Amino acid sequence: MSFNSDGLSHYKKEDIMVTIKQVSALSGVSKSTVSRVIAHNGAVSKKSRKKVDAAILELGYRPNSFARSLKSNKSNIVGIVVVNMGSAFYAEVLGGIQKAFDGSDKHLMVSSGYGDKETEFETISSLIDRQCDGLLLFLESDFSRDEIHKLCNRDIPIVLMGRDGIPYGYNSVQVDNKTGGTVAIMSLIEAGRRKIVHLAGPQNLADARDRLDSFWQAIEQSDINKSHCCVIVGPYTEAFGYQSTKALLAEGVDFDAICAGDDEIAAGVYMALREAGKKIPEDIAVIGYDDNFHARHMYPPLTSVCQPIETLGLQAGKMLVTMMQGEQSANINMVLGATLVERESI
Amino acid sequence: MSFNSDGLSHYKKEDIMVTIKQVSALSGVSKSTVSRVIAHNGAVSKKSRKKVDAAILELGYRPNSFARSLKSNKSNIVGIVVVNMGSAFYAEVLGGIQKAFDGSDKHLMVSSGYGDKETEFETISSLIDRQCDGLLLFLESDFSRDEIHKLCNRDIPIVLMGRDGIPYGYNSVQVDNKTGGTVAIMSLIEAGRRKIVHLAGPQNLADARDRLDSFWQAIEQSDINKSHCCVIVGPYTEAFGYQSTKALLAEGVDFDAICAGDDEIAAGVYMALREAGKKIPEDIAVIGYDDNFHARHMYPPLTSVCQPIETLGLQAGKMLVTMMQGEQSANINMVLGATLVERESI
DNA sequence: CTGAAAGCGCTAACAG
DNA sequence: CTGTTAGCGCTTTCAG
Repeated sequence: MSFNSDGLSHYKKEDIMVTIKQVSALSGVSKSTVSRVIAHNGAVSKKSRKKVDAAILELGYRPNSFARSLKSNKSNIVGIVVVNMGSAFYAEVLGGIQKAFDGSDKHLMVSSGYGDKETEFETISSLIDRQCDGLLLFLESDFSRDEIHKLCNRDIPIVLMGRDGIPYGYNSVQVDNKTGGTVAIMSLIEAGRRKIVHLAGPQNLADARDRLDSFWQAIEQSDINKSHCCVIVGPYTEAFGYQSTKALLAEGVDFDAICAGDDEIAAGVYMALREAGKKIPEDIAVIGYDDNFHARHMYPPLTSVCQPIETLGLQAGKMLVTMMQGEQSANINMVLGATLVERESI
Repeated sequence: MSFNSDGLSHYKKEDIMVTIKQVSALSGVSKSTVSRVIAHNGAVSKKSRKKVDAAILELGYRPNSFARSLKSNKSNIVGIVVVNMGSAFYAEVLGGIQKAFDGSDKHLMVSSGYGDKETEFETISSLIDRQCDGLLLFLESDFSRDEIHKLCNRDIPIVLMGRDGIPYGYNSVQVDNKTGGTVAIMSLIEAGRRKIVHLAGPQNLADARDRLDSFWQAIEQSDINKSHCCVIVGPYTEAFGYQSTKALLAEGVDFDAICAGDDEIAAGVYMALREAGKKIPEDIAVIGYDDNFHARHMYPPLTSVCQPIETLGLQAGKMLVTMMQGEQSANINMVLGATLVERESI
């Protein structure tokens, strides 16, 4: 062991990695006995145990997880892929997931797939390479069962999470987008609005497509004149909400309600409406989607559709725990309902 | 290999784990040569390489990361501990961190310490057990240098992140809380407010303490009569903001500005003020902290102090990358300034 | 350029 | 109850 100039001990790997062998030597028993002690299995005499414990303490021994995993083929790692762990939405998902694993000895290895199929593919493979004991996937791309299966050449438990209604043939937890979308439009219709604009999210995203579907479906099942309604497609951003609303106003389009693809879009709508001197909901009713934190703090508070995001993560996590524990029973597809949170924008 | 009833192949571990040995057998070269091919080191004849590549492809071979790590003592895992990855704040931190590692072969192992010293300790240890190549820590507790050092019996690069001003003696990236707090109060004072209430965050948190310090300091350096100002301490929640403001109003306390500990508290303040018919900022000026997404969507838009959260994560990540690459040069303590985002609540 | 052999740290029969 | 032994899958000398 060498010491550097400031007197702090400066370790090199070889110096410090204390192994079972050293514990064995110091305690005067065999490696096997040490192993039995640390694994709490097999029978060990009190005397031996005591000696081993003392040696472990003295040396500060901690078992090497790689060696263990190499033998056992178990990593105690749960691999997680979300679209982007840096966003508030997926943070909530992760919050739910971690609740499911709190107190367990599993570690969470989290990656972002960025909604890019290649990246998602790459990420999943390397997670599998790491011998994850289970996988929790919130992907944007529509992976087919075969594709995932090909990736996954081991028999790893997988739970898919998602906002879309696609049954992957895997165990999954989803939030019900279709119904959520319907509920949103219906609340507008019930409030007597008849000229509704839908500011839809990007159509490469399944959830945005679903909501658009429900939009037209609800319109058709109502007494509304379809030609009085229209759809504009754009990104899930405040800017899109702002600009499209401004454009609508400038073009003199006649409408009495806006159904925003999400709360960010709705925030932009508010801005444009306020600038134009339009009153919410008197002149124009607005509804959002997601029930983000800011929805209730907008003025007037925004009516929105609440998705049980954290619950989604929690349930998916629990499902995976069950699968990892024992036999993978039935193929479960859990669907969580979205709920309307009525505030003052309608 | 057995097949189950639905015709899908049902793998067992033994069936599927393809090892270097099998590649060696199929390609007709030794394990060593295969190893050289996959590691791209050592000299291999074109012919051998070709055979090996073909075999790898055919078998779908992927090297076992544990066996590799066991040999190399390198995990390619970066361990991360934040207070709570389920919250929007830390999601942003993580977003920054992942940017720093995008495109590298490092994996991120993320855990939450929940601001609980024991949990944090536990989490860090198990991350170290996993032979992480580096550690990124955003802790709430005041770990001493010695404590972390004791934990870390290997010479692992560590970067500390934080909102407080404590120099840990480790490399770190922090946001400047003191100045941020001062900027907040100053803007109130400059706007002519003289009877200011500070709704401070929980005092077991260093950042809340720092901001409280700056509050009194700024007051003292101004011409304000200290006795016209007061402080209420509570959690970083909307409820706290709401209730304390209501209480203030009910008790008939005379004040013309509220400096909220964060934007959540400010949101509660808004509600109470609106209910009481008070106008913002005419009657009462309000300032928040964090510049959360909802700040600009409140009515009127909330003036707040913006912390470069994502940058914090990014810089910390970059710093760690540097440390992991080569010699750990100087001890760097990076401080990121907070900025005032002026809107209409003052 | 290639193969044989040793060993990373740990676990799990198998004899004692 | 305990020690010996044989690997887990990979890398890396060291001879050839």
